[in-house]
Amino acid sequence: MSKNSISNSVIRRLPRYYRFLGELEHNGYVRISSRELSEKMGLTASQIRQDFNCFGEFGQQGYGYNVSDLRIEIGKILGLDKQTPMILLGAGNLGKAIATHIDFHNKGFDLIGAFDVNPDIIGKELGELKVKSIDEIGTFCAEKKPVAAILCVPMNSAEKLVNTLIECGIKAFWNFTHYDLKVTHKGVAVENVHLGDSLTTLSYGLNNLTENESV
Amino acid sequence: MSKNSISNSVIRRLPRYYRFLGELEHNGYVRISSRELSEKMGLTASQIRQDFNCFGEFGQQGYGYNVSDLRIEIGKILGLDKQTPMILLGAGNLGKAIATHIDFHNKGFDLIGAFDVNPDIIGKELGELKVKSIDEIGTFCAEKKPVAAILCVPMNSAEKLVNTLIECGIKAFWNFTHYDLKVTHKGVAVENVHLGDSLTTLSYGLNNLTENESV
DNA sequence: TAGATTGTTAATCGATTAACAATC
DNA sequence: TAGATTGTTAATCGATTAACAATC
Repeated sequence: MSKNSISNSVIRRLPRYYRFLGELEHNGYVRISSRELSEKMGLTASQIRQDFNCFGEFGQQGYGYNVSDLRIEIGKILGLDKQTPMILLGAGNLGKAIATHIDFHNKGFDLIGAFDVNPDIIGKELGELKVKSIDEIGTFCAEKKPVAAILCVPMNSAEKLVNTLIECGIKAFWNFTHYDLKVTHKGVAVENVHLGDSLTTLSYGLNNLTENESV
Repeated sequence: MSKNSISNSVIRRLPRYYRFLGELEHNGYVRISSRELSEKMGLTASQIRQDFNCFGEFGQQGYGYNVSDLRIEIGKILGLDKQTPMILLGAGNLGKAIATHIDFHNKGFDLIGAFDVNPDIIGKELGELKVKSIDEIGTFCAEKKPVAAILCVPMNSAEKLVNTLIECGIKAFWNFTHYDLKVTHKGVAVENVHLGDSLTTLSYGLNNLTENESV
């Protein structure tokens, strides 16, 4: 078991480490020191060493870190060494784009089904999948046992759907709805995306910028 | 001018406050205390009062906060009382979905143009817009003066494009590419979305969950 | 071996929470 | 007025940074 209670701040940095190490490996790096990595990523070397030491001793004094080994270790920590079956709920514009745009296999998931309520969408091709009616969700889950779900449905249908999915055995939600999915149900992982909040934050950044400049 | 140097932690909570206040108003709330809001949002009342007091005194002792007034004030802080002209770069699956899915007007922006390099996409309708060739970006910006840009292009074309756009007067980037857009250029606001990192974080959450349960 | 760089402890910094006087 | 709740200061907590002994 991994060391207990890793702080959220550390966890949020892990995917970025993984991404940078992948690029370094791609560019032929074999080893890297915490100082060099810190300069590339805009962090402190101290923070990087602290972060890694939450999970184990991956480096070697006087040498640094082996890029490939470290990347594999962080991948394991993130659970990227296996693929969890995942389904998409809501195959409209956004759902379709997510399904075709994301490289699921390299993020630890495998998209095995897509569902919608709209008869115009049901039956349409979505990559290698065919969109099913939401009515089939029960039998599908009983048979294929998906563990994760992407929510791209309207806000007002989200809450009820989540309860249904939890009953069907879903344990992880990637939530794109405006509904704030609380982690009330113990034993369920949630990642709220909230694209609207992200754009709103950009608005703040832009406005604060121009204010500062006009001073 | 707003009080100086608001911490990033506070800024990231503002869109969520704005969202919750909108829902409260929609549900007929006229006033709310920091305690009641804290319970609804899963924060402490202390934090809420501290956050608001970064920007001014919006409440009244013994009464609480007027929901509608507070929402308007936070909207102003976020720059949602005006609409900044924005363009989309890359009108593929993801770009198209973002453009049609987001309620730009309520997030402080106005989408006035969409661009792509793909001849199959150029000329296609995208909501009320027609996708233009990226070659037209210079003349378009000179004429329409967009200030913000959505990046939905492949990673390898992102860096060069950003430089072009900055020369064209773009001051805010909503970045969906895998390219880590650094805020090197002073006077430019950046919001990196990184959907891939988000899904990777969910993978961690899911795996840590199952580990804990099996103990 | 000498130089480099980690792993880890201690110091600092910042953010959250608690407390309470001010006041509606 | 009395009760409620803010605005704000002080206390606590957690995360980041600095320092350095261990060691490759």
